[in-house]
Amino acid sequence: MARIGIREVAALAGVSMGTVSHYLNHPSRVSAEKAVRIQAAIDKLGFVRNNAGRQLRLGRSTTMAYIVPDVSNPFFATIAEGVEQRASEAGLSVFLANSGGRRAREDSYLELFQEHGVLGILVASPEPIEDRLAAIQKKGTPSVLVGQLAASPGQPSVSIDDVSGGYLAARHLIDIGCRRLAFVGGPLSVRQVADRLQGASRAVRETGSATLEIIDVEPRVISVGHKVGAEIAGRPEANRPDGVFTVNDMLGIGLVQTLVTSGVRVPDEIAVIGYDDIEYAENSLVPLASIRPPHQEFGIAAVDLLLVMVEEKESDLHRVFAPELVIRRSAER
Amino acid sequence: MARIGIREVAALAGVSMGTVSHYLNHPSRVSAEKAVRIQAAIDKLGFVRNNAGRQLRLGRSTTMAYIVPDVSNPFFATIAEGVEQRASEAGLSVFLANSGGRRAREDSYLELFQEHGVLGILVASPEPIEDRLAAIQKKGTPSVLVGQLAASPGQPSVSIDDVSGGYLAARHLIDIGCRRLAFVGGPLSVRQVADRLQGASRAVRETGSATLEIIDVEPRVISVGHKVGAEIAGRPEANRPDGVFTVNDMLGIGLVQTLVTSGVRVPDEIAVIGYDDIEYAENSLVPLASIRPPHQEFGIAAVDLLLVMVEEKESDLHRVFAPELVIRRSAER
DNA sequence: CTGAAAGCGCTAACAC
DNA sequence: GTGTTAGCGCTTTCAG
Repeated sequence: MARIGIREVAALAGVSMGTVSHYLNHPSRVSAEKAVRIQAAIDKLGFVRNNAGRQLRLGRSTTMAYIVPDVSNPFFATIAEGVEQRASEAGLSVFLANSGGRRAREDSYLELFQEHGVLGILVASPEPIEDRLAAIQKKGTPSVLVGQLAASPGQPSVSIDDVSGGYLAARHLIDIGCRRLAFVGGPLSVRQVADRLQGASRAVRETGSATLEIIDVEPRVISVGHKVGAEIAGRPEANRPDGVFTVNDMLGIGLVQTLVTSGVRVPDEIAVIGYDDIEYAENSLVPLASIRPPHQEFGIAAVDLLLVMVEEKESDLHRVFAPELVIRRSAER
Repeated sequence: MARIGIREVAALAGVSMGTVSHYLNHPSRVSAEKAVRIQAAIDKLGFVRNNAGRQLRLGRSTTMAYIVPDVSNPFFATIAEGVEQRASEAGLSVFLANSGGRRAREDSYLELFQEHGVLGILVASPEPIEDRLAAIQKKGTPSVLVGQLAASPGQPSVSIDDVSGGYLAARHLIDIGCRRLAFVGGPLSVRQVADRLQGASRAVRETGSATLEIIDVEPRVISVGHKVGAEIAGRPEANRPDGVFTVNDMLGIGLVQTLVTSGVRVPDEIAVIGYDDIEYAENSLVPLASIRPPHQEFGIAAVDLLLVMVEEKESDLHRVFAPELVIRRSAER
């Protein structure tokens, strides 16, 4: 099949290439009669505008990229919703890329998107990445770091105040009467984990009469929650915590399952609260209380920040969101 | 910042544009000495190759697209793994797009990717889409339908044999001694649901002595599983099924949770088997037996089919995969 | 309102 | 091994 271009359309419609282009980009400037003829030719020939030519000529693109470590993680997926919504409002398209958390793949996508001349890149990464983003920035492609507060000057970011999230969780446990708290999750070398613990710790300190036990486990998955649950259920009652804050919902879900099936009453004997408010939290055996980050707004803010950068060339904005406490049966008394 | 092009690099390295291009595309044909000078210039200037120019000149792209209804669905996400792996082996990049199952978004991505001149498009969609793919095909962009067997001639697809999956599930329940089976899930207008039921039905028919009750519910989420569980647990024992096949794992997880907390023993009184083998199945209260589609190979096959189409222009290949039975405690006796 | 023509950045064919 | 050059398809002045 011969590739159909604007030239062929023009020929069939009996107008010049310029007029076809006008019709495509400024329809109002073309007479109704020719517009009809042009559209007919487009349909007849199955013309599709060639973006390479267009972009080459224009020198800019209306596409942005969002690189995530794991698309199937509901956390990133829900942010993506916000990103796409806001982008589409701004007349932009979003290319998603899945880095699998692997640095090499991350780099290759970063390179790819630069070559494609995207307007900008949103990046969520478990890897240290700010150096690379700075380099890319210098070459003309702006980026926004998603999910962690950027440290380098000139690097915008949207993030969540995990200290405050940890505080909220522990504070709530204390408010409903818990005094022997436990924090489940690790490793503390992960910033988010450390921050959540720090917040929880502050709430405990404020209270004075409460204690905080740290159960440092990883990875943060359901099956580890099961193990921790079995361990706690196996203790003499006096040694058990009466309120547990798990650093994410997976751990919380596993923990609650094992506690309940071991005959420990949740929340009466042990109250549990998770973090992230994933879909399964709401639907677990005992609906799991959790800390909810504002996913959608998060994505929206990321796009907005990117647009600001594009307009103003330089910027160093950070948006830090406050998470929200979601009370459910696992932490109600 | 003045845009850096191949021209600037050439000037700084003291060679011609052609040599720089050669260095970029056929490094072996450039003398070592100049190669060094060119690379130095590239680094110094922060040169990034402009894909628009390249693609315009070459007339082809090394990018493909994968459009899914919901990236966060582990089913599609795992397929994406396979897609990316195979694509990268073939020297291709993958752009992911999230249609949200909305037809308008689907169309706009379809259009976008055509304009970008991608090599081809992989599409998973809950919507009828073959007509649109045929139109796109005619305009020069091949596609592979992912997740359902294509009906139109000339439209390749990769799909799962859901009839056989349903058969496997019911057959297993019968094999471990169940005789009063129930199928949970709907609506039957969804092809996958209907196929799974059909397979289950065949297994029951083959047996003669078994019965199959249909509990037609939707949506297929955990909370609906809870409801069904409560309903079943509330029946007089004689009226309860002794083996349940849920059309997906979410329903199965919810069902098992409620049965167990209502005092019904799983699998002794009621065995349960789900479908899809999502991560949570393995880690639910009672590990859930399930039917596992071969996600990874699925993605690999999709890319391979696309590559065949690109080479041979026309094709009408279909790959239908057999799912696999994963036995876990919820269906062991 | 329409047409003619220049040129975006790059690659490959060709000449040296 | 290296340089020169002709477009790839499109948009946008600029003239008419």
